[in-house]
Amino acid sequence: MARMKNETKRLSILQSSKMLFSQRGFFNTSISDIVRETGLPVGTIYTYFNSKDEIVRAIVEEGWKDFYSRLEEAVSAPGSTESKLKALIEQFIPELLNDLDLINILLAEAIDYTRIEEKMEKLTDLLFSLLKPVVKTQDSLKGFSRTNMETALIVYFLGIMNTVKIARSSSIGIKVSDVVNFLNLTIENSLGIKL
Amino acid sequence: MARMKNETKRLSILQSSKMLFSQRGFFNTSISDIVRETGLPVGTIYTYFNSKDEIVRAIVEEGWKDFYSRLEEAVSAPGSTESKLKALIEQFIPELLNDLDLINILLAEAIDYTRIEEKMEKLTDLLFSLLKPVVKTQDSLKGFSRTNMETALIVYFLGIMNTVKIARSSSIGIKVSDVVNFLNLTIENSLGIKL
Amino acid sequence: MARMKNETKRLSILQSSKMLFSQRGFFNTSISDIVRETGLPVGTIYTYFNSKDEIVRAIVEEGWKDFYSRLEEAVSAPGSTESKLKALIEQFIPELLNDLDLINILLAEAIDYTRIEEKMEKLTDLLFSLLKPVVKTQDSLKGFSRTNMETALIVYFLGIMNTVKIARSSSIGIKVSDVVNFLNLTIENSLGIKL
Amino acid sequence: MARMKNETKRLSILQSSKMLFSQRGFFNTSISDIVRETGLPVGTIYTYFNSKDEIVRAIVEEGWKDFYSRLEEAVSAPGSTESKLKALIEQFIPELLNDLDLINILLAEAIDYTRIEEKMEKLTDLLFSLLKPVVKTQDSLKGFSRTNMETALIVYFLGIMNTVKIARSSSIGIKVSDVVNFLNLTIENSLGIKL
DNA sequence: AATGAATGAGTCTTCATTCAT
DNA sequence: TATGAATGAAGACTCATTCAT
Repeated sequence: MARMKNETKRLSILQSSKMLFSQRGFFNTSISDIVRETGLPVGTIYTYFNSKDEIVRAIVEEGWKDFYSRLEEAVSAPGSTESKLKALIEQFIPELLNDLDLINILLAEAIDYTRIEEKMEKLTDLLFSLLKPVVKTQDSLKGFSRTNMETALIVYFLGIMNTVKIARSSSIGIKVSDVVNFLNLTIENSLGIKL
Repeated sequence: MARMKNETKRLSILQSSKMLFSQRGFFNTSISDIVRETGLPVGTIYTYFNSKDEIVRAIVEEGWKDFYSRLEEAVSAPGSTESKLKALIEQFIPELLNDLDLINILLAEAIDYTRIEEKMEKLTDLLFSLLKPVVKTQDSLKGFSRTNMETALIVYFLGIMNTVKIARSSSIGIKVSDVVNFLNLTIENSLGIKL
Repeated sequence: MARMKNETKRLSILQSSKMLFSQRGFFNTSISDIVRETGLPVGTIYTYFNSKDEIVRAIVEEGWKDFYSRLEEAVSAPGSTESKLKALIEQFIPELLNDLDLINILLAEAIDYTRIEEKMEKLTDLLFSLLKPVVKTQDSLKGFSRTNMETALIVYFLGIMNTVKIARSSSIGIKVSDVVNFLNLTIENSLGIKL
Repeated sequence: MARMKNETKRLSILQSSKMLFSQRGFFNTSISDIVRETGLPVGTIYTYFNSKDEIVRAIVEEGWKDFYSRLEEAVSAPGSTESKLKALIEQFIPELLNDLDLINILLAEAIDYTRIEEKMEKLTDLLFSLLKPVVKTQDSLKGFSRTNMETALIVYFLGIMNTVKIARSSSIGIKVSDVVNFLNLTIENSLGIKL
């Protein structure tokens, strides 16, 4: 079988599983659900992944890497902090928040497999490095220690992800744009900048 | 005549299950784990609860009610908004955040059983009614619509709960007090009050 | 508790169980179904009957005895064979066939508890004694041995009971009256008498 | 590639289950009884059948189809009514009546799974079509309406099956040959033919 | 005597993974 | 390499009966 074909199957498994895990949850999705959804034979699933766990892990790691590495690149690239924050708010965050399936999986049950703490830790470091210069010059953040900043970043990140997650299945009329909006205002207010 | 249902047993089941669900997750906890932990026979578990689901639901509903109803009472009681906010920050939030088992379950997998959206919705309404008067008089919140406010409340609440949740199993050195601190500063800054 | 009251409870258990066993079957009816239906506490069920088995047995034995003993009396009473056959066809059989619940239980699953063979055996003997005189004088029954007669009686009896039983849940438009009619014609033809 | 489903195993399950269901009844036979009897692992039972119900259904449907389709063919084939009746009495009926396990299951408890009404209905139609020509020319059947005929057919069929069923566990000395004999005489007498 | 909570062996079924083909 | 039948421990839950009160 050609390499191409294999990659297609692998992605098919990943894509179907992502949808299933997101909608029904990891534990309520059986391998045979994935078999049914992909149309692939069980054995084939196991030639691409060694276990069910490995499938979630791949979904999460690859999904997150996709988001994170581009963000990292953007942050490291030359340019003003403000333009980078603008990109964060207007491009990266909305993109992440619209990948509801990824968020669902990231925040859900099989937390053992998602290693979300690690991800938050790295993300916090990255954003902190971006914000540090601005924070120093900001009166309203005088009382903010490094720990405060880190806490804030994690709270905001987990908060917005969790908000769009629960917004889906509720009558709360909150949309991704509302969340982005809120974030925008918050950053402008607290950092005293205009994005 | 005949033995009476024993509240102690019911609470024992609830308590053991809460610990197990929190530590291993709902789906990784079997009824026989609960049997082992409580020392009660299977049949007895089922004379107090009709299903495994019902056990989580009871944990969540009773735990949340315990928190929410006291908060509601405090908010409805006579007193200044500031003193109420102070109580929220210094008493209710810490108390909730320290009930890590409840938070773990509330935010976890079996989201179908926890109805967290409903809870957030009611909580948001309650806090909004508390903040409305202050918000109006606050310059820095001029741009904030009702939707912004609601979004903010949900983001903060889910954010802080999720933060303490992941803090447990990570090297992130964030403690409940850090989270409370952050919240304190945030409220003081954005509402322009001193708690 | 007065004797009267006790008997009422016993009958209530018998009656509810008969309906349940007939409709859902013995194995698909639980003691707690009977508890629900009667409104009596479990313990009470067990003060009247030692086991679930004993309840079916009582239903069957008492129901059958009620039918059989009156039939026996009618057969033993003075009178012509023809008038007795007439009573059998017009009174006893219809009465039995209309007790659909009894028939359902009698012919169903828990056959170990119903001892239907014994009942058929006794019934056959009784009817044979009634028919013997007529049979002898009947040309068309020349070829009929005693075994033939007994076989016939059992086939007819089980056949008519089973027919009304299945007629209930089918589109076959057979009614009790059709069955009685058939029996009437059959007897008239084969015994050469007019009922 | 990969092992192929093994018809032998499927038949083994069917055969063991048939024996067990017949002897102990459907509800008194557990899947682990079938496991024990077949020597197959539980999981394997479930790769061939989706549920215990499906096993009975397969036994009944396949057993009945085997009987019915051959009977239907014989009836449809060219030939005299008399020769067909002869075949019915001498070949088909004895064959059916000797399959005591099938009869036991067919008439027993799990009537929901056996759909015996449907089977009787189709069988009646088939035999009625066979008998119609004869019936018309028969004086002794003058009084017989179509409903009478149908009733008769069902009563006889259910009667003979039930008779051999109960004969097994009783001291009634009735054998299959007696039942066939009775049927023979009955048909000869009522239809005025010699088989 | 009356009650209904207590019991635990037993029920059917599932499912991730393996391995013969 | 690709396949899908095979596996069996483990899952949630039931229920007739008992016995403490």
